[in-house]
Amino acid sequence: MSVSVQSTVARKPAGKREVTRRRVIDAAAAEFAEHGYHGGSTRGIADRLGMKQGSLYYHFKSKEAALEEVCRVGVGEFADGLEAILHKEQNSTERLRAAVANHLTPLLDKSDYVRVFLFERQHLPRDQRGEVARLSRRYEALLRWMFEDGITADAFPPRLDSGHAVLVFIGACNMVAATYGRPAPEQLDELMDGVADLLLGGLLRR
Amino acid sequence: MSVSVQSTVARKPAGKREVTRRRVIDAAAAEFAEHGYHGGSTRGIADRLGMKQGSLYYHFKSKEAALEEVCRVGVGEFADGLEAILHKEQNSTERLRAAVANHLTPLLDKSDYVRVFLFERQHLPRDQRGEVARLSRRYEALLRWMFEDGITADAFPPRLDSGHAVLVFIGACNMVAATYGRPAPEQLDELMDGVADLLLGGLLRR
DNA sequence: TATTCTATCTATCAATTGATAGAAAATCGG
DNA sequence: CCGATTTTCTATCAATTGATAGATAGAATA
Repeated sequence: MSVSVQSTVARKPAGKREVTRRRVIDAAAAEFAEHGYHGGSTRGIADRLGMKQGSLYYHFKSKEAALEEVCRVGVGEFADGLEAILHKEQNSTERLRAAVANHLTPLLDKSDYVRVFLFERQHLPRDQRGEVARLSRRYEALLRWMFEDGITADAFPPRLDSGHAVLVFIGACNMVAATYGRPAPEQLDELMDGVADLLLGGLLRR
Repeated sequence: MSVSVQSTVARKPAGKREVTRRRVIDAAAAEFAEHGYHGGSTRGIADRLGMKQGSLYYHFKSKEAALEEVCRVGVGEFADGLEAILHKEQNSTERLRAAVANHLTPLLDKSDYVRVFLFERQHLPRDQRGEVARLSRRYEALLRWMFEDGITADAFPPRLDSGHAVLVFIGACNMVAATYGRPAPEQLDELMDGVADLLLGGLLRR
């Protein structure tokens, strides 16, 4: 996290507006990740910034708008990364390994955002869920396509149900997110390999 | 749900105290499942019962106590059922199938309880999380034992990491819970088979 | 019937919440 | 240094919240 902030500052010393806004959203992500959306308060967010509660409303227009933005960043990681992988990598096995890595990597420096997206997005009002829902549907569609292509390519069995596969894939990855808050990098590598191996090979001895 | 209430009433016409208390906790489970713990209100619970908000406190001493009880019921299903399975069934494959069924079946008639346990237990204060945490640790320990015994029995590969297996198992099952609120029985059967097949056989063609 | 117990209601409380408006301060361009 | 713009602070608001206390009605008991 410190790295990305540092580089942003260094790259554009005058983007002060955007930098502060990012700090505010970071704090909102941390607050919501710790206490949930309804459990977290705007005063809690302000405290994390050494700011006064009322000042926040210069940066976002409502608590809900802040949640929306945190969720959007949280889900944004997934779809774009996966699309790139599907274009670059052609081997089904390697694709899946890369997809697991793509899903788990944000835990390193965007843990709060991802967790808020996973657990708090349901509290977005219908009419504000649009963009977030669109992004997560696209992610699921890309995953489904990956599995179906794997069947076509004869890497996965013809009777594989891609819907179930998507479910198990996302569930397994998210359980890692829920269990390990902000894993150490080596631990994360081991987790990625372990989960990918398990998904690919299954439990039964071959 | 109407069935279980009916039978309870018929079986014990005089257990009025317990029946009402169950109705109250049911309403709390529904409220928390829909809005989350912090998002739900005691007035919301009372409305579901056609009761006045203040009257609830005759049945539980605080909102937190209600959450604790909902979570305890929600997790209670899992461990006991799994222990019975491990005693009865000896074949590792059948054990796993039964374990998946055991995890998913409560979704049919205890959906609210299970979902509250899954998503809201984190909002229990440390000092009240005791019993709930104990039950879920026991469940995880039983699962781990199941996988390790499968390795010993030569059904699962020796290099299988039981910790990862527990993670993937729970994650996959919970994703079903999160995705399908209260599935139709046939749909649930298909989901149980699909998830179990996938966990056992993995993605790769054999 | 008189009395005790059970369950609910009424009314109210202090605390916290998200949000707004206007003053004040800080920053920046010239 | 000045004026303008950007950012933060102060003070306040109405609404909602969980919780409590005492009144009340009905059921059980004696």
